[in-house]
Amino acid sequence: MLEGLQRNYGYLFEDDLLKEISEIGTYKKVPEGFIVIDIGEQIKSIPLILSGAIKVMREDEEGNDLILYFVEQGDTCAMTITCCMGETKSEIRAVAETDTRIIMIPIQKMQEWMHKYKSWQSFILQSYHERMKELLEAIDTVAFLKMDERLYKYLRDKAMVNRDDLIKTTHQEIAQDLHTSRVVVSRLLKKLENENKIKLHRNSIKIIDL
Amino acid sequence: MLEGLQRNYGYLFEDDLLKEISEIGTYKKVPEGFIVIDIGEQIKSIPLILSGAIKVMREDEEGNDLILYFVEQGDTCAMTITCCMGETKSEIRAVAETDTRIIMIPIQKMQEWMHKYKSWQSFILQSYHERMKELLEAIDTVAFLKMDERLYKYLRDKAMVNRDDLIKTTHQEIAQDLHTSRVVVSRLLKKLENENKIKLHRNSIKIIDL
DNA sequence: TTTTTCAAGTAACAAATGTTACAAACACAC
DNA sequence: GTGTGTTTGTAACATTTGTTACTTGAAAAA
Repeated sequence: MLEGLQRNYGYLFEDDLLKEISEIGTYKKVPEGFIVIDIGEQIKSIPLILSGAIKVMREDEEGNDLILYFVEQGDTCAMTITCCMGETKSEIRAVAETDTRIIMIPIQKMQEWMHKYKSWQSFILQSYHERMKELLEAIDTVAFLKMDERLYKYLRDKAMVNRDDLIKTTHQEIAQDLHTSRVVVSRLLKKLENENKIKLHRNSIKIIDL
Repeated sequence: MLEGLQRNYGYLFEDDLLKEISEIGTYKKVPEGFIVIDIGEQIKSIPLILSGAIKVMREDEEGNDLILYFVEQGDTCAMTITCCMGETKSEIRAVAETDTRIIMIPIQKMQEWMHKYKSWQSFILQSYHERMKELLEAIDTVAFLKMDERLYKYLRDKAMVNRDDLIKTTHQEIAQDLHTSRVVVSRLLKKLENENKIKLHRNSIKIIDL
C-alpha cells in the first residue's frame, strides 16, 4: 500500500501526512463492477484511488442511468466530500471501472487534516474544483452534443482511463451508460466505423488514433 | 443595506459578522438582464443576494446557451466560490433575473471569515452543497426530461423566483435559455395551454395552479 | 460436433425535435 | 388613422432518436 501511496501522492503530500494516511486509511482492493458508493448511502469515509479507475453515475427516480465522468488514480471522489461535509446521503453511484485499489479515509480524519496539513487542504479544494468542472463538462455533453458525438467522447474517455485503446464492453452496456437504447448505439457505432474512427469486434471496440 | 442584510442573513450570521459585512461589502443595485459575472472573468469578489434573483447560465465554445438554475435572495453564487478558491476564471455567467440588490464581498475577506466566523464557514459549505445539488438537478433535467417537461419546469421555477405566476418573457428568450428553437417552444407552449397548465398572452405566460 | 446462448446487424416504423417559410396579431411610432 | 417592427401561430418537411421485431454470427456449453 505504501508504494502505491508514494507513487500517486508522494509529490502532493508531505511525509508525515503520507505516514498518517497509511496508518489510518483502510486499504481496499475492489474488482471491476464493484459499487464503491451507492446512491442514498451515508458516507462515512472518502476514497483515495491508488490504481485503476472509477465511474461516477447518476440515477433518477425511475432508475434511468447516466454516466457523469471517470475518476482516475491520484484522485479522490470529490462528490463524496460534498456529501460528508453536509452530512447527507450520496447523490451518486461510484462503480469500479477496472480492478481498483483504494484507501478509505474516515471523514473525521479528513476534517482534522484540513487544519493540520496545508497540502491536504489544497488537495481537497483542488479536487472539489476539478469535480465541479467535470460536472459542468457532463452538462455540456448531454446538452450540446448529439448522440454520435457523445458516444465517441465516451469511448475515448473510457480508453483513456483504462490506458488501452481496445475497449472491452458490449453495446448494451454503453447504451446504459449513455441513457439510450442498444439499437441506437449499434447504429452509431457502425457509422463511426465507416468514418474510420473505430473498429468493431464482438465484445470489444478498438479506437483508431486515440 | 443593513435592513436587507438583517432580513435575509440575520438569522444566519452573528451581529459581529453582519457588521463586518455591512462595512466591507459593496452594495450594488443591478437592473434586470445585468451580467453580474461573465464567463472567463476573473473573480475578485462573491455576491450575497439581498433581494431579487439571479439566473446562472452555461455557454459552450460555439455560443450555445443553457440555463443551469436560479439563485434567490438569501443565497450566494457558490460557483463563484469554487472559482476564487481555485484562483481561476468563471465557468458560468450570472445574469440578474429581475432588478436585484447584492453585496459584493472581496475574496480575501471571504477566506478570512472562514476561520473567524463559524457561521460564515457553514454558510459557505452549505452553499457549496446546495449548488452541487442544483448542478446535478440540471443534469437530470437535460438528460432525463423531454422538452415539454423541461419547459414546464422552467416556467414554474421562473415563476417561483419571481414570486409571480405571470411570467413576462418571449418565446424566443425561453428558447435561448433551454437551448432549443423558438418554433419548438411555441409548439410546446400551445400544448401546455391545451392541457390547461398555462395561459398564453403576448409577452407573458400565466401559470395555472403554481 | 451439435446445441444453446448471447451479442450484434438491420429493417421498418414511430416519436421527438429542429428548420424553413410565411401569415396573422399586436404594439408602438408617426 | 397608417405604417413598421416584433411576437406568435402554423404548416410542411428534415433529421435525430427511440422502438419493435427479426436475422445473423460468434462463442460457450453440452
